[in-house]
Amino acid sequence: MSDDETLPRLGEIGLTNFAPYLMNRIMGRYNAGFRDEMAALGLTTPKARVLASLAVVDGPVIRDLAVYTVTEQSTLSRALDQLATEGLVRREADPQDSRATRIFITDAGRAAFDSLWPHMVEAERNLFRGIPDKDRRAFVATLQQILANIRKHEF
Amino acid sequence: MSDDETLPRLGEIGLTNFAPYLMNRIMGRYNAGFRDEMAALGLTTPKARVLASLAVVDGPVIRDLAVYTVTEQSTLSRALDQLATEGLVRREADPQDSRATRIFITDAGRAAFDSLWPHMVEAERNLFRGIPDKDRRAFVATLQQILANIRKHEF
DNA sequence: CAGATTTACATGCATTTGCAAATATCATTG
DNA sequence: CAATGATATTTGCAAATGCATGTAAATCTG
Repeated sequence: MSDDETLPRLGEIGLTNFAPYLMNRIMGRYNAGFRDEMAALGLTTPKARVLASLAVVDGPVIRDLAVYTVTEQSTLSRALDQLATEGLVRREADPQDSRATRIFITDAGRAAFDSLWPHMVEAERNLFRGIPDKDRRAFVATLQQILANIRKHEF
Repeated sequence: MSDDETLPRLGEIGLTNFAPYLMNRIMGRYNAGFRDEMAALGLTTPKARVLASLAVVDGPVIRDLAVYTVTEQSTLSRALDQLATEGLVRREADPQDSRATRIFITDAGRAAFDSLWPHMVEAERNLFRGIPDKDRRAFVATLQQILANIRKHEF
């Protein structure tokens, strides 16, 4: 932010060459579609994200789950209330640290995720329709680098 | 979704290879940082997005602006109320269609955007820190293809 | 060209969100 | 080892969000 005179102007770049804009636009639509499909399954976005995350790492501490699910702690806390009430996840006190709570997916929760996952795969395929596999892999590799650049947590 | 037996399982892919997850995670953090900086300038995310969009296309109809800014119509309507009150944008009735309202940025609005833009550029540079220019360009090209795949509007 | 549809935008209202504070537990330090 | 500070989670509350609806103007249709 020192040499302002070399800053490109937005008008020159154009919104459609500004990566964050494109990504917001893409994810805005992706998430909107996702949300509608989830609603049909009785899930909200945060709840669906919890199930998806638990399908990969079961039993995380809530704070970590908040990172995985890209959800505010307070929002997550309430989503977990609902999921627990519905019997899709289970809260369990951490034996090492009694401040912490670990979240486990239940069989019902896993079943719910199984009905949700095909929608996610389908939506992802739609994103990359017509894009060569090679390009897709390069794209994901760059995404991983970007995430590494900005992540503040250790995973 | 016909040949379900070929569906990869999320556990196998891993969340960190699932592009939508990575993009949500990246934009979640990007937007959070952006939001904090904007708050310091007295702007919310939707308001900042309006100013950024108007810096590129001035005088759009509100419905189009909603697409550009990736914002719900009702949310946008209220953001415009605030921006207009603050004198950063101006609503103007469309002469052709008196249902429509066109939005124009004011000098004060342009000044506000000018103080905001360096933050956006800086944040974008942070994303791509250490990533070769060639890769960055390929990445943006793929983003554009993805957007083309999912966009329902004509721009 | 009257009546029925569609489109543009604003707004009422219920829900969701997120910040900040509260609570409880752990860690550190003098 | 008491005291201070950090960490994990929940919750109160005000603000933001989004759906559904309202109003007004344009478009379509028979």
